[in-house]
Formats: sequence, C-alpha cells, structure tokens
Amino acid sequence: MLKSADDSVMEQEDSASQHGEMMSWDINDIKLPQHVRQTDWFQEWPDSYVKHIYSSEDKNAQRHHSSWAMRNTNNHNSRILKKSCLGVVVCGNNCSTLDGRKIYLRPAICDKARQKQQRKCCPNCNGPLQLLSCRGHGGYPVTNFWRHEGQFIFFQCKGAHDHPRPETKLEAEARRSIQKAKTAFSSSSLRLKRIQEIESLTGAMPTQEPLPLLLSNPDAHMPPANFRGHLSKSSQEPTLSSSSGQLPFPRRAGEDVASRETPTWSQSTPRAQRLSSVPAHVLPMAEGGHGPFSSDVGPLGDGPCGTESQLAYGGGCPCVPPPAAPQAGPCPMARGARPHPQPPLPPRGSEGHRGGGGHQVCLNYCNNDMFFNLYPLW
DNA sequence: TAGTGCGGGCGCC
DNA sequence: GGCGCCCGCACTA
Repeated sequence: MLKSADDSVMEQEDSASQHGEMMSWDINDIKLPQHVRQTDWFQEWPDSYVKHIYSSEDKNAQRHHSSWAMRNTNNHNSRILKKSCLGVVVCGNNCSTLDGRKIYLRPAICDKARQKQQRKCCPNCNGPLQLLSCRGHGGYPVTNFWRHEGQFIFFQCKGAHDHPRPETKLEAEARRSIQKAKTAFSSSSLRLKRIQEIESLTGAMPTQEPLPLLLSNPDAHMPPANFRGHLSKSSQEPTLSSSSGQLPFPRRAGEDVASRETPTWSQSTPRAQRLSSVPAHVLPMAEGGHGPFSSDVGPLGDGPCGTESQLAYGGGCPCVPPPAAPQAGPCPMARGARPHPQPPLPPRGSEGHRGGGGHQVCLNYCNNDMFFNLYPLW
C-alpha cells in the first residue's frame, strides 16, 4: 500500500491536472499531493472507502470532526491521526417509537462515559441499551485517518459502516442540555408548587426560603436560559450541516474559505451557538428526506419522545421494566415530523455526501418547528 | 463530566 | 511491522 516517494511525487505532478487522479493518494504515502486545485466540502458522514482533501482552514477538518462516533486510536504515528468507529447504541428491546422509528443513540466517546451510558435505559421503552459495534472494516470498526499537510488536511475512510447512523455529537449534546434544563425546570416547578402550598396553608410567604425567580420573572415558564438559547439563536445560526451538508462538489483550493464556505458555524461560531443550532439539524425535514441513516435517527432517540422520557429516567435511570403502557405515549414533537422510518442498513458508497445535504435547506423552518414542538413540553 | 489527542504497552498475525 | 485495543494522562469546554 505504501508507495515510494518517487512514485508519489510523480503522481502528484500528474494528478494536479486531473481531479480523478487526485484520489490516487493514500494516507500512508510519504508524500501527499501538494498542488491541490480543489478541496472538498467537509463531509459529516464519511462512509466507505472515501478520501477527501480539505482546506486547512476548514474548522471541522481541523477538529477531525465526524458525526459518526469515532474514538481516537493509537496508531503510533503522530503524523496521522487515526480514529475508529464505536458504532451506535440501540435499544436492547429493539423498540420503536410510535411512528416506527428506532432508537439510535450516540455512543459516548470516553470509555467511562460509555460504560455509564450503557447502564442507562432506552429513552423510549426503558429497556436496556445495547452498543452495536461497528464491524464495517473486515470485521473491525471503520477507521478514519486524518493527516495535516501544508494547506490541506487529508482524510481517508477505510470501511463501510454496517450500522445505522447515531445521533450527531451536537444532537447528543443538545439532548443532554435539554434534559438538564428540563430537570432543572421541573425541580423549580416542584419548589414553586411547594411554596404555593405553604402559602395557601399559612397565608404567608416562607421567609427562610428565598422566592425563586420563577415567581416574579416573566420568563418563569420559559425554558432555562441555555435552552432558550437553543431556540432563539438557532434560527439564525448556521449548523454544522450547513457546511458539512454541502454537496461534495469541490471548491477551489486556496479560495477564501470564509467567503466561499459561507454559512458554517465552524468558521467562528462559538461552541454554545453551534450547539444552539442543533435542533435544526435533528429535525426530520431538515434531512431532506434522504439518507437512510440520516438523522431521523437522530435524536429521536431523544427527539420528542426521547426527550420526554429522558426526563423520566433522568440521570440515574433505575431501569424500570417497561410498564404495561410504555411512557412513549403520543409524542407531541417530531411526530409526523419524521415520516421516514429507519431503514435497516446504510447504503454503501457516497451516501455520506447526501447525508447532510438537505440540512441547511430549511434551517428556519426547522428551528421554528423545533421551538413549537418542544415548547409544549415545558 | 465528557470529548479529544497523545503516547506507552500488549497481543495477534 | 502493522494493526487493534486498552490504559492513563493532560488539556479543554
């Protein structure tokens, strides 16, 4: 696989004129193409044996980002960063939401966090969660390789994911945020209720317990600030998908990334703002009805029902056996918003390109939708 | 608390 | 030697 330096150099010279040949490199080559005319749009869901050359200005590439749950793997080569896929967390009961969608959660990257995650329960049916390992590369996890060379970041994917797409990192973060916010909100509500009860019994306000802001704040029934941040910001903030979802048509190398790659949160958007844009990404329509494993998977796990039940199992999740009538009652949100059930297997090839393709299409719609769907939960 | 990158070390082929 | 994997550490958010 490893080519000689001479071969590589010759290849570079020849390939500089033809894009097709630009793909002749291998991440392990001593020398990689240096005269790249066009770089690729960042791919959020790289799959199969694809290669991409990104601009070193691309923030997503700089972060070695992937929406697959990839963990760092030591390949004892400091020049090439290698990551292997963790797969996807599914419900051990293989449950489905009322609209037929499966639960596909994002495996935690950190080993400890992942073990902890697996002790939790399915947000939909409270059943046990199960890690579905990736075996798409000869029985081993799909591996991604990143290598920085000059103005470019070379990416190579080896293997085709043999499992559904998990929720994206942003989706997972958003789910946690929402869960946190809701937990905080419900505890505040309980507190408020208790105060009101005391008040009604005594006719006086308890003095030892300061009145929660909730009582006087007009926002009392608004979601916590961080959550509202999601909602208010999200309609304006481009998402990762807005750039990564670009069709992979190449862009000119050296071209001003900021101007060409326009709406990408990765350029300068603070983390919190990026996070705030998640909801758009997770919404069904945002997927443009494509991608088999597209995120209709998403958060559904956490989506509406997920979010709802997340509250129930909160942090500790006692893993209560599924009640006769699973809590996954009618899901106010996302119901109908994700018309397409999860297909069983991902398509091989370039589906990743389409993966994010439609994300940016209807950001505003999605965010508004997210808002109106989520808000009733509060 | 979790994500990420790095590097030591081990076992397998 | 290449590869997969585990582990610990440091840094960051």
